[in-house]
Amino acid sequence: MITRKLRDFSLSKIAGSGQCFRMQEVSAGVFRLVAFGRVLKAEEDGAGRFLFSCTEEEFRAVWEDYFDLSADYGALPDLVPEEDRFLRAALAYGRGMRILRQDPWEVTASFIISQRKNIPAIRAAVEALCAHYGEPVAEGGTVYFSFPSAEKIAGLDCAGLRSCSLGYRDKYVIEAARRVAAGDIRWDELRKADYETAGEVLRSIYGVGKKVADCIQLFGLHHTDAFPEDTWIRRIIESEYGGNFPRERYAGYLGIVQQYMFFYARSPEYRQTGPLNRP
DNA sequence: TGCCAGGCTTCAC
DNA sequence: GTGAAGCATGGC
Repeated sequence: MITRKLRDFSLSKIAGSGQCFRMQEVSAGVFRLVAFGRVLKAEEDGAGRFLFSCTEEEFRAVWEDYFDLSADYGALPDLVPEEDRFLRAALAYGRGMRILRQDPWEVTASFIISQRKNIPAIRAAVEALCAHYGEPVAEGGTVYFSFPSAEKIAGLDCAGLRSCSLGYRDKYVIEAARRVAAGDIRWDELRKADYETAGEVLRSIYGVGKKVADCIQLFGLHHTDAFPEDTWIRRIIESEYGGNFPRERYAGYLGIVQQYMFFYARSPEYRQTGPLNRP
């Protein structure tokens, strides 16, 4: 167990932001996540200090990067003009939310599964997939399961995934796994590639369109100019920006801004107040 | 019970 | 190139 004092870091907002599906609140203020074949428990002590169930060495090697701790999120609000009341409110509401640097294969499979599902259903499907085909990871007397490797999924057929509630997406996940396992999709190269090039490769995967490709770029490759447009974002752009969001203003941070928009749009607070930019 | 969900592929036109 | 239909399943 280690302790860290962190700024602009909120476990509950990260867990609830819809970018990852295996981080959950297991008891009041205590969060557990499984990533990279490891289990991490984390909690805040109420004074801006956080407890993590790992060694200093593991935290530096794995979780500092995962939580994107080297980035400064505090300056984001300075980019937003005063008249954009929606985005200012969104950044204030989501303060502490960060863009995770997740395993790109896990992001790919998870967001293929996400299409036309709500977040609780996505979580359930992803957990079922892990329980069936992940590797056991023992932690504190409990066994958890890693996210299954692409190689493992590549060897399955649709019948093998039937109990995971993937629906018609089962064939997409298998096909994506086969492309990855075959070395046809190379994450190290995509990470270095520019947004357009990486997007083209990702959209060549059966079952990956513009939106899922943008999610992979943002959450798996940390290409922060990717701007996933789902039903929520489209609705917000329509209601708050008259159908025209000023993307150019946020070059380099578009995806981060998008994630705050998404998080705030879904919040009970916003749903109560309604549109802020247009009367 | 009916509608909707972090969309995509396929097939007309 | 554009637009509509069809898609499996679960949450609310």
